[in-house]
Amino acid sequence: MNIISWNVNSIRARVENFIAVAEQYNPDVFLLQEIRVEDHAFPFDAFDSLGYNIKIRGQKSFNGVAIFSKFPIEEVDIGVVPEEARYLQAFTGGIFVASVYVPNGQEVGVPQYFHKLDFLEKLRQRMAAMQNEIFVVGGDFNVAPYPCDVYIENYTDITASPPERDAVARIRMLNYKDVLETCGHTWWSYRQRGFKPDRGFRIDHFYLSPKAQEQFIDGRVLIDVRQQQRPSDHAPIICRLK
DNA sequence: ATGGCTACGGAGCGTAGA
Repeated sequence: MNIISWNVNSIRARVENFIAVAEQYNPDVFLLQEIRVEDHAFPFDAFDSLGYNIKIRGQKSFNGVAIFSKFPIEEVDIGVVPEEARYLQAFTGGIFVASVYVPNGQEVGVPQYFHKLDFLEKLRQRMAAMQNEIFVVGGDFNVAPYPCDVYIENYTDITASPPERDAVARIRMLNYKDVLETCGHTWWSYRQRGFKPDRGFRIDHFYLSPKAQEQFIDGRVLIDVRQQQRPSDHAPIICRLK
């Protein structure tokens, strides 16, 4: 079972990029974030030839999450904060998966920042309720948990502030494992005059419940995808399970 | 450099991203 999580930054702008990744890596499951489209305008037809079942939770302009799976997608749940399209959970291929897009929070101290912390706490509660299942949570957490996850020395601003890091530490304390620790950055700003591998953040994560950890083989960042034509600012991350 | 770039909505340029 191979799972890719990817913040595509608009699925309509990334159709060609997505198909290229699907054909190269052929994962069983995709967890997508920032599809940035309402359900009625999702380009389902573009993906017909890839053979995925697709469930989406869209929203106008911003946010939006999706699950693609070669297995039936059951028990779909938009949980956590249902008024925003930032969470989609389902049972597929014998395991539970969730695609998560945590709010970015804009800057430390503003209302959006406290909303982000509140979202992370609600997410933690959901993950606590699910912790005895085989559960793989993948997504854009918009938090860089450790100093090595940010290219700027001693950076503790948005994504790396102590309350944000504490919020993901509480998720780890449930015995979920952040399986791509030390695997390198996953996001690089567009505003860098081109992609620079050393100027990124590791903000896209896979968290595995204890039973999912028993099936874990390996994972990595698909860094080459960040060098596509017209790329997303995030690279996909891949997780292989037995 | 309080910016740098990209996408959306909607037809300007404001907003969001992190």
